Amino acid sequence: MDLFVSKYINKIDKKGRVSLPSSFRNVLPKANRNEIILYKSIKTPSIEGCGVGRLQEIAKRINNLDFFSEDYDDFSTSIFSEIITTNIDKEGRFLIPEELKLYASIKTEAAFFGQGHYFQIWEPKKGLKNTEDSRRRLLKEKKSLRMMLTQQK
Amino acid sequence: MDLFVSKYINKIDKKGRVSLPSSFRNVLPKANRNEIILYKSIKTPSIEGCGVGRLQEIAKRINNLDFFSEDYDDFSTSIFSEIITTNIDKEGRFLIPEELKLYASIKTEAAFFGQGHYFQIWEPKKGLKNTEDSRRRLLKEKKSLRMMLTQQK
DNA sequence: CATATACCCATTGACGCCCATATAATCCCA
DNA sequence: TGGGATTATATGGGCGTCAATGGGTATATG
Repeated sequence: MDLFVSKYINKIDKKGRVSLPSSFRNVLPKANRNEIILYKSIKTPSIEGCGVGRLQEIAKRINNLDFFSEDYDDFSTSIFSEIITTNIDKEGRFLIPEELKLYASIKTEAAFFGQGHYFQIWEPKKGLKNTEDSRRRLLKEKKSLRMMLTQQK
Repeated sequence: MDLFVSKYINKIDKKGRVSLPSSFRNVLPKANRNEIILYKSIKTPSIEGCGVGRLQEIAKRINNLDFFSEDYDDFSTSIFSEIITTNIDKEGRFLIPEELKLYASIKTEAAFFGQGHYFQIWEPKKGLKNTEDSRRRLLKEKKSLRMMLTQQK
């Protein structure tokens, strides 16, 4: 499996270390299995993460923008300076930078949610609530979608 | 990782020395790991820096501008004539020239912002505000930033 | 000779590496 | 197929190493 799936709740120890779920570690390419990137989620109070390979793609994409344009600087600043690389130790653990923990209100436990090509890290309660909310939104939309489809003009 | 990412705030000591963040040092080619170039950012009150190898890339970018445009001369002059090379000592520290410190209002602390193939040095408060402003500008076109981060291939 | 810069050494705290344990998952063979 | 044995995962803690920082001294450069 080469996708981040399922959810896990792991403890953060005194040193601030937390285990990246084993199944997530296996998604990382064997070459760079000991490093991940983390950044603030744009839409939610959570942290998003993935392997460093994605960083190369992002760099390439930004590099293709007009070097002297304002967008170039904005993207470059918002993405590169906000991304944090962190190392995974021999036991599969890593450190969540203080700034990111604050952003996500994470203290003693971290909830990992697979999102396919990336994953999210939440404060457990917030994460579970977010899952419920998402599901509720989906059901609501589905319902209205069905109405739209069956409704007679 | 061969890109400048993340941000760091380091102190400038009495002698004017400041540590180049360790992760930035590792981006520099092993051959010229003890030398960087610095120049005034064109669009912001900050200093930009990178390894000496990047000079070639900058030259190429400028060459791609219309040779007869005003921009060509302006960029060419403002960048090349202002470039300063600086040595990094055994402990990974270097001196920021007085003129550049003035330009960026840097006094006792320097904030390093990764920008991919180069980095910026800011007076901490100004730098953080700049990051916020950049993000705010981009969020108006919310989709683009999100796409940049999560898009596949 | 005076100032600036490079080199050397020291300190502190953070982080990586190593070892250890408990629980859970898997295996393997009778 | 049952049940002990092996392996893997999550977690805890000791300790050495490295990064950031401070300061003394030699050296250079005008």
